[in-house]
Amino acid sequence: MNGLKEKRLSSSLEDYLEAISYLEKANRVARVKDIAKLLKVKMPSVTGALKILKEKGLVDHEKNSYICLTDRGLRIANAVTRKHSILTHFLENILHIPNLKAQEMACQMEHILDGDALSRIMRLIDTFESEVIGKDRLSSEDWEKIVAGRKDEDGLACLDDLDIKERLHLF
Amino acid sequence: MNGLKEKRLSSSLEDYLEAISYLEKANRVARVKDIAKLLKVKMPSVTGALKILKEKGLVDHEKNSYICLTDRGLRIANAVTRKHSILTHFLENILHIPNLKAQEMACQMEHILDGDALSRIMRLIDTFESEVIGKDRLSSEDWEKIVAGRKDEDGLACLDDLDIKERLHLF
DNA sequence: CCGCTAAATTAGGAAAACCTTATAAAATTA
DNA sequence: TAATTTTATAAGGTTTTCCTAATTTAGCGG
Repeated sequence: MNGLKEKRLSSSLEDYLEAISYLEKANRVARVKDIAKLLKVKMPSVTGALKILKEKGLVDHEKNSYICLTDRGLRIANAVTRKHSILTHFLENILHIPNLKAQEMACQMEHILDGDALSRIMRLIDTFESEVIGKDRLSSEDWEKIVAGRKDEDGLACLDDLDIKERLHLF
Repeated sequence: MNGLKEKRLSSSLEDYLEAISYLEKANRVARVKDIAKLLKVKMPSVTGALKILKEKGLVDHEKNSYICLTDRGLRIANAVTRKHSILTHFLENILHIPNLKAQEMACQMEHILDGDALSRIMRLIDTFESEVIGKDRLSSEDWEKIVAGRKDEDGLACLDDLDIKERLHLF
């Protein structure tokens, strides 16, 4: 009845846990104001979220005092952070998407992909890095050009989007 | 003032466009009831969404009549469908995530990643497929085992999650 | 042509996740 | 210690997206 054994946490609640965990590590303590600034939300929104997280047994929070993650809260926060890191690495260092956009996308994707999917992405990163780039096959620079979709000297697209339909059996 | 030049469509409105486009192709026409069944919502939700999409100039819809995408609506629907297809291919055929889960994840990710990111993923797929699997480097079967994280004969994890922290400079 | 069924709509409302405004409590400083 | 500033909470409102229940419309069989 109390939200203790709710299955899935909403994206925004996961974000709050992640932010608290980050602030605890960075600042020693997490305060409402800092969480609000980090998540670009107003303080009353933080207060509301903390109430729910407390009901679910994920944070300890006495009124007007510092905010602590419980063990369960920390475990969830770490899982989300792990996802975030792997996704950021994938988007920035493999797909070469610029940092800001990569961060935004990672922030959202981390709530969608489960632990297994992230492990798989990590193994893809590993394999791709060891088998494709930085070896004799393809230099980092070549890969960066390819993934960015730069045209070759003739102005012809190397691998363009125009032929997705056939390649992926679309429509 | 009228929603005509709103920048970003919400996820759910994109889903409605995608569903209408799909039904037009599959059934010749899209009806409220079928959209509702496809998206697993009730009919009044569809009616409400159609009103908004009509205001935005993305569908044509006379009361109690068939639903048509406008040119702009179709263009958006096609873009979303393209994202969906590429993501599904990536999740299923590269990461080897089982179909159902892959579909679910693709449905959500398609609203997060922009066209550029998807093009980059497509180029990654191409490069990975041509440089890594199906060539002399790694057989499809080997890759499938690796990405699934199966342990080797000694019971040792090949590429485990335990060392993410160092590898991605976490925490 | 008339009533019946299926499809669509309207009306009203609930939950999530924010917001603004205003108040209360704590900490700092004069 | 009193006054001021900072921090947190409470109360009430907005938006999005869905719901249920009730009503209206359209097409069909007798």
